Amino acid sequence: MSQPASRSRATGRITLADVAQRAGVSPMTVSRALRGERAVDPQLVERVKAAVDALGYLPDPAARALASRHSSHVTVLIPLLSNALFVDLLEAVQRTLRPAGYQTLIGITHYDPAEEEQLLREQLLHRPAGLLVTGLERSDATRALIERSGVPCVYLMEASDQPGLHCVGFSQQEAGAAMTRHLLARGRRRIAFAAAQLDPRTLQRLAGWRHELEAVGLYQPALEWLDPAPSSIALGGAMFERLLAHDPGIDAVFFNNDDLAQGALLAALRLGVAVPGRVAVAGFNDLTGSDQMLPPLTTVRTPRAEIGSAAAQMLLALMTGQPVQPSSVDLGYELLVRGST
Amino acid sequence: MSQPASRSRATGRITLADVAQRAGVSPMTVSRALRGERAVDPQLVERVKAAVDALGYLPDPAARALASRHSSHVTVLIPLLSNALFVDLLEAVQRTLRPAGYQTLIGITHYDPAEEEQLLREQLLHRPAGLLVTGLERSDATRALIERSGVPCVYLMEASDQPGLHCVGFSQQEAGAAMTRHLLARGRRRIAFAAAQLDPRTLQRLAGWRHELEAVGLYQPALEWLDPAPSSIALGGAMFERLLAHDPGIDAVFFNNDDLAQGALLAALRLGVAVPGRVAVAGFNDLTGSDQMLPPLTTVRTPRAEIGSAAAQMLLALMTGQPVQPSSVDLGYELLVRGST
DNA sequence: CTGAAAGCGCTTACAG
DNA sequence: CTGAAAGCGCTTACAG
Repeated sequence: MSQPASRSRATGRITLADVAQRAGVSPMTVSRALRGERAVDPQLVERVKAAVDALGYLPDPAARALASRHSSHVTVLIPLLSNALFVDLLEAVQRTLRPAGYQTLIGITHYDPAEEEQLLREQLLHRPAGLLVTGLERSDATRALIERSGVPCVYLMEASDQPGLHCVGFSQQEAGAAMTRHLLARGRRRIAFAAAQLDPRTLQRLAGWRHELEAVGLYQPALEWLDPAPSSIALGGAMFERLLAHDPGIDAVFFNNDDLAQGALLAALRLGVAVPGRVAVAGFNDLTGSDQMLPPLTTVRTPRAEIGSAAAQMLLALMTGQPVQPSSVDLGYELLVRGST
Repeated sequence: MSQPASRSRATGRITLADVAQRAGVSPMTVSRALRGERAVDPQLVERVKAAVDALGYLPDPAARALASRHSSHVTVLIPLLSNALFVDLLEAVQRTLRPAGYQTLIGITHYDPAEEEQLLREQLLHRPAGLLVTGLERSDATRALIERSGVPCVYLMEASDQPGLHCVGFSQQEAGAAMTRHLLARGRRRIAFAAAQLDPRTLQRLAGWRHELEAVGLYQPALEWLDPAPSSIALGGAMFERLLAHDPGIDAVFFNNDDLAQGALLAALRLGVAVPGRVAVAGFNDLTGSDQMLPPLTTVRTPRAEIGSAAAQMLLALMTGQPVQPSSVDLGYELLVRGST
């Protein structure tokens, strides 16, 4: 009645050996036929495939990882999921990596270097086949961890000419400068920069804005409105109200992210502040809904989906040992001038 | 000069055996001391820990998975990341699971049963320690896959009294009915239901709405505005405009998701339609920004973060073989009456 | 409470 | 082009 107690750990799983037996070849031949490695007699490949289908064989990733020293996981480290920017990026990454047989593991750093380091340590244990990380700024320990691991890595969102570094992004500073030039061209003279989160890329955009204002002698420290709190629609509204109350002469506000700008536009409606009549409002990222606002929001379209695909493709090449032409790819940005400026 | 060619695959990695040697115990004792399994002499545990620290030993998840027959991965299957609902859910899940030593693997189904099945097949190969899946509706094949896998599974977002099923959520139909009752109580007589995506939970809310309207004799098929396209702010605006043009008698619209309702509110401003004067607008989920709209949006707060934590905790219990008290947990919802109704 | 043996299911590194 | 041997780094299942 009861099963005979077996000393071995029979798992019932169909293994390479089962396939080999059925196909009448050695396990090694099955292994090679399945991975398309080396030349295997086409006839044997056929027999192996038939056996695989007949038995419903599925390779065991853990055994594979243990024997080959790397998994089929790609770890993606992003700051947040609550900014749609990163959701778009991720979708594109997964769409590229999954068909190639790689699983995407998402680590959320919350913009915290210590958390990034901790996540990376954990992930490296799993021997990822590749790494995708956001931005170029991180702790020395994290940097060293990545280098010593030897795991191929592509950096997202920024461009860099640092040799040996693979990255896909665009110049955040340039984009910040471009929007500022647009506001200046529209005749704005007192242009505030309002930002939350204050992550590295925000500060790069800030630098771009400052550079342009300084160039025309319009920069003033009091025009910087920086709040380390997380970015949100509500915060944007509050900042807008505060900033106009404090400095009624402001005739344009460049918000560092569209959610802030959307909140400002809603607050303007509530407060009866004419946009762009009295004050122009600009955003960044072209998030969903920005084109629906009243007035529609002028912003910068950032190519996050394109960054995701391009970075994933670059990583794919790196992981398979193919040459990667330009190690840094600048995908640019697009100024979207709508009604709010 | 050159390294002697080794026949073995020396990887340089520090292993259990290294720790054992240093601590002067057997590898088994190290293994047990590290996992806290069985009783190990406290003194030995100390020595093992010291050796681990001295050597910087880190266990290999692949070897562990191969030997123990399950990984430390938990697979979470969700429809989308572009609805903030699921982002909140995920954050809560990760916050609970990571400290317990589990990695979260995210699979995006795009509301497609075939894609869910495919994702699950792939994931099951990796022998997840647990499964978290969205909703109760899926293909028979997927259902069978989950059952046969023997992997502990908790279902998210819906409540159910189906025995043996572990789920954490709330009654979507009840929530849909509650909002409808609110609109009726406000004196609305011609209440449209506008939805996109048309996933199972949307249809449950639709059923709740219909049930309430039928109960008071106000149901009409023409009040159902169903669009299978993805939900978005822009779509909400378009639906609102279309629906009022088609049926000017409508005095309330219950949108199935806040993004649609936000779009409607923006469209109302654009078109000069008084809300709630001429038409009341209600949403669902209380997404970010809804409280900032003009007027602020009446909606239903759904406890997705709470669902995420509770489900993760339930799964943790299931994975460690602890008893799980109620197998289904209903976390309810909250009607948030704001200015738009 | 501790350990020696065997095995998890693959791939590497040789040899032929 | 194919295969026998060894090993990846752990844990299971026994035995003591």
